[in-house]
Amino acid sequence: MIEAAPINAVMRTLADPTRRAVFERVVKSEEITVLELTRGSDVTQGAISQHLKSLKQAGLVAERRAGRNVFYRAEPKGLAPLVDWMSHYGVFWRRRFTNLRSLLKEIDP
Amino acid sequence: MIEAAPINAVMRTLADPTRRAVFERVVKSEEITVLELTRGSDVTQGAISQHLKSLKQAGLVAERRAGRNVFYRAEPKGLAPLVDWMSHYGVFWRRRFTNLRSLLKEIDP
DNA sequence: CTAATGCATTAGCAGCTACTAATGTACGGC
DNA sequence: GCCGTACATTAGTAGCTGCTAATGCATTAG
Repeated sequence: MIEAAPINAVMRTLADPTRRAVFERVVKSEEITVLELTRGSDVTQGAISQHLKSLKQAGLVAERRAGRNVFYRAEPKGLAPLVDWMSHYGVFWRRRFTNLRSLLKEIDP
Repeated sequence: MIEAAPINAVMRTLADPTRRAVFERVVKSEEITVLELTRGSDVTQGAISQHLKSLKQAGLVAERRAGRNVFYRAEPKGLAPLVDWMSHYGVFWRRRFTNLRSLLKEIDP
């Protein structure tokens, strides 16, 4: 049985469209500040900070403080629970190979 | 840009733990009725039907009516939006290969 | 036929959630 | 020192959501 807690957090965090959009922008940028994220979004800076807090608690982003600025970056391991879940319940993927992770280990050992 | 509608539906549908548990049971069973799903769950049969409706609308399950019984099965293509999304925003995956789908086509052309 | 089963649907509601606006906090420029 | 900036946090709220209980609707059993 797969551990429920991380996949719960990741799924729940990425379910909200605007929060997922924040995550996508963090991913596409190597590092990005809250101000930059706020510009180009239709919600308040406070809302952005709240979403970043959720993303951080879910292990999807990490922060680096530099003076007044806080730079956010994507946490590579954050989506691992999602990959694990898909390797178990991915149906149509599971029929092609039993475990997606083992395949990736072959590619990148 | 990735199409937002399907990934929104899939993410939102799988975000709820009990609904995701229903989906997982459907996946593990080749076909399963609502009554079987209700047994082994801590919610009402009505709630199960509501979750199945959501899953169906998200393209994650399909139904087959047989008399009074309705058998549900997993829809293989249902998780495709999730795979597409991960191939775009999967960070750590994207660094290993630009597109997960193209890799899979090589494995299963 | 009537009764029972399997499932879908509805109304109503408690609980959550994403938002704004305001405030707090800490740092940098002057 | 002071003010402005960057971000976090809070209180309050409107809207959504997942649940139960009840009911509706077919279908089968008797």
